[in-house]
Amino acid sequence: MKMREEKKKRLEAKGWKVGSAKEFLNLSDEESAYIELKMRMAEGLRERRQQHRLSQAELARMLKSSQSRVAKMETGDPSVSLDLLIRSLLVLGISSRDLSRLIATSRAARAA
Amino acid sequence: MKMREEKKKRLEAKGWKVGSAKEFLNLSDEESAYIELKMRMAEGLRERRQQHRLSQAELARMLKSSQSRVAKMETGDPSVSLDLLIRSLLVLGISSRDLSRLIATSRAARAA
DNA sequence: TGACTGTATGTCATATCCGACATAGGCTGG
DNA sequence: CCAGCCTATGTCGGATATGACATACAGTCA
Repeated sequence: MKMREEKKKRLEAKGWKVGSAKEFLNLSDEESAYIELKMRMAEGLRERRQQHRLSQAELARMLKSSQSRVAKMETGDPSVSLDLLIRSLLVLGISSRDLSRLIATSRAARAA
Repeated sequence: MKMREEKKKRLEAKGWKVGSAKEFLNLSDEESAYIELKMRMAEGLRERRQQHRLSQAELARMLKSSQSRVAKMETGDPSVSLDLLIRSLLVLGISSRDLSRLIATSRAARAA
């Protein structure tokens, strides 16, 4: 079944340490960059939602989406696109400046 | 037909002057931010392709896509997602740094 | 304990996006 | 002129993402 594969990749992605992408996985440069980017957006979305003191269900209403999809967004589920993540961040009022910062910033730096 | 609407919105988007989005169109903040973002990526993609001296057809081969889709990407056609634009930029080897710059930078600044 | 709240995960029908193809128009060098 | 590129636009069948729903699980409060 397809789910297995996707889940595996996602979970592996979550466990990454900075810069370790290519070493552990058989991903191409673009693919690993894409996944890292997505994970950053996912984390950024959760942080922003929490700053706004919203539950996933509340944010879902704002997005005209559902709680389950918000959960998937924040966990970096393979079924969600960068497109949706970015649109969601925009609905939460992120500025171009903050969005670009989110993209540029390494996971390590943001965790600190 | 649907094409009319999409085309109209896209063409209007193309004609924007900096900061004039909301004034001319009946778009929400998120929607206009999304479209502007997409147009920046579209322009960025074309610039990068040209810097690499590639035709749309050549780039399409690299992306395992088609010339027509590349053309649509670069013209900001509504049928292309931010997702595809970003993946394409990644294939062209854009760094997180440059990607974030692309997102942060205003159209006016980039034109200069 | 059990009601309640918030989050995660799986599934599905449908909406949207994608690659591919056809075709048109522009431009350049014969 | 026209042959050979390059880019733009429309269409379509198939692929993928989406919202919605069901359900599970953890934590909290009384």
